[in-house]
Amino acid sequence: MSQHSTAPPPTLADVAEKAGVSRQTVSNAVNNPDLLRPDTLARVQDAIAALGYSPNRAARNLRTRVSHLIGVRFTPAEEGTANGLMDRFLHSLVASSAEVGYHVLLFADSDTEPLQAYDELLRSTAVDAFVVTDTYLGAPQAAWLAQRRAPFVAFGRPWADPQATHAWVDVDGAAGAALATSHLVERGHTQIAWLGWRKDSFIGEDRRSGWARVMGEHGLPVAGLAARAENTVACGRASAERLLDEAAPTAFVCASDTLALGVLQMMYQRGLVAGRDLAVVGFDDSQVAQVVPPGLTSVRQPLEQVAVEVVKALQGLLASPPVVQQGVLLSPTLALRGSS
Amino acid sequence: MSQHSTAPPPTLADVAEKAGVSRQTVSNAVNNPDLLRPDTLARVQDAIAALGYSPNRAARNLRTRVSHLIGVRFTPAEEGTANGLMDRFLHSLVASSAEVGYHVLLFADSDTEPLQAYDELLRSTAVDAFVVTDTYLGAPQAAWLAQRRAPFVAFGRPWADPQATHAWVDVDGAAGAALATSHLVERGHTQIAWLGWRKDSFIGEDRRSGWARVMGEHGLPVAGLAARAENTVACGRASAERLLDEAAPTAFVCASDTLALGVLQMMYQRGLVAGRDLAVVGFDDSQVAQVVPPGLTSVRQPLEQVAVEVVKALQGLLASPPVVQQGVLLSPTLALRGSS
DNA sequence: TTGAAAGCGCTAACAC
DNA sequence: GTGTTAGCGCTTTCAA
Repeated sequence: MSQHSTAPPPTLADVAEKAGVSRQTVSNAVNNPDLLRPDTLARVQDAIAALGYSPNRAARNLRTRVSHLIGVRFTPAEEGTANGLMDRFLHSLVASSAEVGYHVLLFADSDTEPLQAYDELLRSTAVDAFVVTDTYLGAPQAAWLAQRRAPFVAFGRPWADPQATHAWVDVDGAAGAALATSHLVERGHTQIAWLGWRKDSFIGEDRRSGWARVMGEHGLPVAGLAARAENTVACGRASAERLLDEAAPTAFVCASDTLALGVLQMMYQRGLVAGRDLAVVGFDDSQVAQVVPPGLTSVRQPLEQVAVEVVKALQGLLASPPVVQQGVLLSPTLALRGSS
Repeated sequence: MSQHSTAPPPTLADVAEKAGVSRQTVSNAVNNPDLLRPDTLARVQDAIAALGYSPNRAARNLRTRVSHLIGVRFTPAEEGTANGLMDRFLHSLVASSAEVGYHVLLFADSDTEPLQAYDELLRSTAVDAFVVTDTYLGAPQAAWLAQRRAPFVAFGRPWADPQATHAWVDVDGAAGAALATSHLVERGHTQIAWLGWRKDSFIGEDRRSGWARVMGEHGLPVAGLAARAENTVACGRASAERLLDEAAPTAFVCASDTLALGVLQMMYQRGLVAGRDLAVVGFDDSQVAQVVPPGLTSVRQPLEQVAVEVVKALQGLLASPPVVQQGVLLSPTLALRGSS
């Protein structure tokens, strides 16, 4: 009960003494309970409970060469955008990995050399594996880690290198955009614009293809109805203005909630009302989509599932022998709100 | 260059052999470079660089009884609200703590016993300290950790127990609300409503006091101009409707961006325009505030500063002898946007 | 089924 | 300034 301020936590030896067994037996009680006779096991477990014993992580890590930590480079949501994926994903990841005895170690990358933080963590055996969340074009992490044969799972496909053999989990962006477009077609729209990202964004082009496919399937026009913009509200607004003036669409499908908010801002300026004068669908189901009046219909990524699959892949990677589970592609859903 | 898949990382002994010195000398080169002769130091550093040596964390932790990890219980932003503080704070914390050689370990609490995760981490010496972010009424973490004499710093004052002696960092909510109210007064408003939280929320009452004070200083009425609601958009909207109908304010100061969005939704329904028909100010400068048309003026917490102060306090706590830096109260700013 | 011995990689304490 | 010794708490042999 009354614990002194700096009393060191009990060790295996303390438990062993209290239970009247050897240290090894206590270790077995913790890691291989089946090996013990029931009565011995019970006695040891009582001692563990009485002392409040928990195995020292550092010692265990040193011995087993396993840290039970997975490293994640934490990139915060950009200010002024509607992007809040990381927050949701991280929570799911923390929860999923806790179930298999893992904790998440967060790190920032050094400004100078972006890969240095990964390297450092790896060489000091501080983490067992990484979860990589930036797989956009030009992000070097995945290739670099693969080359080092460091265990990692990517959230996002290896767009730039389809030959890559590492494990990844991703959400089908084309299917998401198709979902959004189909929804608008069902609502009776025929002039449906696409507001997407720059052409060199693989993710953006993937999502765009979903829009184009559904439009084609319904024999609807796409010429002049697509625009590309930087992923900022201001750029989204500018592009939306141009699209509206030049092609007079009645609905917008956007590659992100941020761009969709550009559309809403444009509409606000022109006195148009979302859901009445124009339909708008975003992508990512951010908090913004959920609360902005009158609610922004948005494609929702199943991040909880993503996290579960990531952890599953991680377990394979860390098993012996390692099992590289290749890509897993999950399907998004559509969160319907007032804007459509 | 070419590294075998499972080649174990180099150890102190490898470096020592390569540099032709003892292991202890390598250790000193890393931890107390001043003790070495310059030429020896250079030779050892060359060997370290050549081998790509990084001290094994587990071994170091075991020996020094320090993990260089700080534990944070990760609570994601609630869906359907505008709350995104955690994300921003966490990033700042990761960055600040990296500068002093610390990483952040994230954990979820077990559904059954909320304190169990803390206890486990503590007893296994997995973390050196905690950063606690829930200090609202009834949150038991701080008191529990204090009783265990576990090192921790709270983001948030010990509202329920002003006698508490632990280190904390907080943002002056009353000052924030005062800032918002003053701004509206300057804009010529005299009927300024307060939309806040339930009376048993210390934080809510603190913020409310800032509004009441400024109103009083200007001889403006407060009777009938204050409402309390749950922190949801729907409750905010309902309360805003009632306030508007009964007291006809021309401006709203809200205890959160979530409530402010309730006001915006109410206005949307009634065809009112923020910044023209009514002024609205939120609290927390969330992404939502930044992108919702026409921009929501909001009180911004200096989370980067908070993180810096938290880390400073943490360093004091972990120094020998420990130094408990008591409370630090920081001032928020006002992010001006179209809604006011 | 249980116990004894060895050692993971590192650093604190002391000797040289 | 540099080297030697010991041991942090644990788990993996191997023997009893």
